[in-house]
Amino acid sequence: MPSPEKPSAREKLLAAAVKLVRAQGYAATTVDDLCREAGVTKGAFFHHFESKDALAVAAADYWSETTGALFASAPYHDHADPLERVLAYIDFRAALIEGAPAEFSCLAGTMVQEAYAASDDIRAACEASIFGHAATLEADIEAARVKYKIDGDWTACSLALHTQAVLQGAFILAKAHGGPEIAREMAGHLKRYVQLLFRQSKGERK
Amino acid sequence: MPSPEKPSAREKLLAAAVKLVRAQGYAATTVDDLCREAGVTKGAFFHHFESKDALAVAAADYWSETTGALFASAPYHDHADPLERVLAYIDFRAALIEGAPAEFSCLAGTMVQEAYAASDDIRAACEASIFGHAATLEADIEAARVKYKIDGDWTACSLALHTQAVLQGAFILAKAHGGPEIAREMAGHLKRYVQLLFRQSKGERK
DNA sequence: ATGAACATACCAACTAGTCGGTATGAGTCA
DNA sequence: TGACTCATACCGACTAGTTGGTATGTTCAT
Repeated sequence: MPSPEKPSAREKLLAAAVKLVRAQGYAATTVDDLCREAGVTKGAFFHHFESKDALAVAAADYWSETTGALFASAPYHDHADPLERVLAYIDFRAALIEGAPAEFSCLAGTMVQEAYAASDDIRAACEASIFGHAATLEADIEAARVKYKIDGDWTACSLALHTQAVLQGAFILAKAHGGPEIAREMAGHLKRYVQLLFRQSKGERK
Repeated sequence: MPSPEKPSAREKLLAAAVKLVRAQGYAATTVDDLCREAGVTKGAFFHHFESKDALAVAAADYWSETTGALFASAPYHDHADPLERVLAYIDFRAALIEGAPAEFSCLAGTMVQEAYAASDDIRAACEASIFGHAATLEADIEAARVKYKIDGDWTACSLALHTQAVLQGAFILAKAHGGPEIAREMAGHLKRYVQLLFRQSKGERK
């Protein structure tokens, strides 16, 4: 049920959850915080969500949908060559890294670190978000691997996951350091790695 | 003032903090949890630490010291060649990734994500831990860069930080997925990246 | 009128932090 | 030696405020 005009309390709460959890973390964000940010009352909160944890699961799914739409319509798909698409994806990710960490970091990565031990539902929703996004890269990586006859001891799946690991780690360094510059540098290393992987014209072993 | 014989309440609390925060996160770990785990009372807690946040800062410093000692005495330093030392460091890190995420993940990386916005003291302590550890790699990376006359558009500092980003991101994926295998794969990509960086204009390494 | 979408008042449990008190040992001096 | 002081380390009942969650409405479109 997509929102036609004015956002429902449910959608406002999901948007508030994304904003506040990215900025403060999950445990530090209270139900009252979320209601205040969304401009709804506690009654509305518990009308739409069984518990705070249930909102977290819904927020992770909402995050998957909104970021999925963002990346699906992003221009990096336009390149004819699959390797170019992968490299353009990394450039696109690097370009998104701007401003405060709360504005460019990943909700799923932030939330799973706090909640993986306490709630398997939240863990699974975050896993689906991260791994699902990685899966959207896999076809291009595999196509490039075949096209350029690269034969390393790595798989498209594992490289796709590696891109996400580098970005998640970059977000942590950015939070620790207080700015986005370091995270962009890490994206630069990631791009260089992919370029180097595809520079070998013949199959090479470890 | 290092304790010679039996651990003081202060040290027991620091060890408890490392254990519980790695397993549950910072906000989800209560002062009572910490006291129970350490086997001390609340009076002892607030005798040694001004606040929960002050313990977090002390725990980050404690983490820097203990991990610093672990890595300082690790065998990867024994290699004569600087590049070998860097590659052996990555192998060493990969070998540490075993069991549950709480056993191999990084306290500083976990804590900074929750606390960077709320407490600049905690943020700075975690930054010092992560960036300080990265700095211990810089000399070897730079020595290898000079020895093998590598002239890419990257610095030893930035590559050292990249290793930490990959590992931090690997921990997140491991938490999301529920096991260490993925994290070890990410370490494999990191090693391959370093090998590829140093393969240009120089004979191959194993 | 009926059910979905809210609002308001409320609560029991929990939270970080406090505070008066005790235990112990080191130093001092007659 | 032993009485006296002092400081540090520790104890645990207590509190003021916060937390997620509930009970009981009201509003409004169908």
